[in-house]
Amino acid sequence: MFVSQRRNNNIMVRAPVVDKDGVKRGAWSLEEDQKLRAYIEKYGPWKWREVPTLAGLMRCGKSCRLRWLNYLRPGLKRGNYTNEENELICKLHQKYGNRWSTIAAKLPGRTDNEVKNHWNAHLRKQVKPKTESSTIKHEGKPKELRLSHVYEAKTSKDFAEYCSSTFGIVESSSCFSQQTSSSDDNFGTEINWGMEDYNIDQLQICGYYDNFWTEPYVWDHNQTNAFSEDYGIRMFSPQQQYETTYDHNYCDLFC
DNA sequence: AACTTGACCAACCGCCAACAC
DNA sequence: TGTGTTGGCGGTTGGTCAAGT
Repeated sequence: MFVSQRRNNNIMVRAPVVDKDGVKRGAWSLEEDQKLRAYIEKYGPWKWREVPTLAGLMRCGKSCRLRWLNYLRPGLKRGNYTNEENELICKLHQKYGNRWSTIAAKLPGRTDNEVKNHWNAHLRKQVKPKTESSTIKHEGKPKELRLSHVYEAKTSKDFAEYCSSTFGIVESSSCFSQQTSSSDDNFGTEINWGMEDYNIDQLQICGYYDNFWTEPYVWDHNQTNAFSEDYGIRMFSPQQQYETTYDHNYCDLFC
């Protein structure tokens, strides 16, 4: 499914330079790596601000930290992602968006930077963005709504599949499928979804539902809003009719 | 052979939350 | 409570290589 190999082991980095403050930037030399590694192994990865001075490096602390975390730290894998890793990254990206540190935490030996680079270089182009389906039609409410999806599902499975094909939520969307079995009956009613751009950086999804479920969502103190942490999607009860916040990291699922 | 273009990835930049004082 | 510092994070940049022209 995925083709992902390091083309070579050549170093492609910025040329070392020393800025006006005497701080070195750019590619790390072998000697610098050895100094940093020796220091960390002896004293541990703490007080990054002091590390350059104590380790005898002309680097800023931030640069040392980055070098250690992304390159020198023991246990790191380099390149050659397995199909399992690729599929896991895609799956996690669907779930978490560009939260690379969260994704990398579930991939032993991989750093957030490496996962991010790998996604941008290899995987992003392999995951086709979903487009709006022909079932979209405009709705009267909420009035700000630009688009609204109207769909009648018989079961949660139907609904999950609909969401997968329409919104690109492939993982059968725990937002919907984790409901209690008894709540499946609710899917006989109409579910409306809308999408709206509030500004360039923020996409919002609007949803309302005339027989709103109670689990597994966390209700607010008025029991009018329900929150799904998995997707950063907040859904509102029919009394409030619409409005939901949306993690902007998921924009690329929808745009 | 020379040049251009795109892919790749290490490293940097800027923002922000947590923490210390 | 306000301010400064630090570490963490995600986005972006810049340099090199390989392939194409």
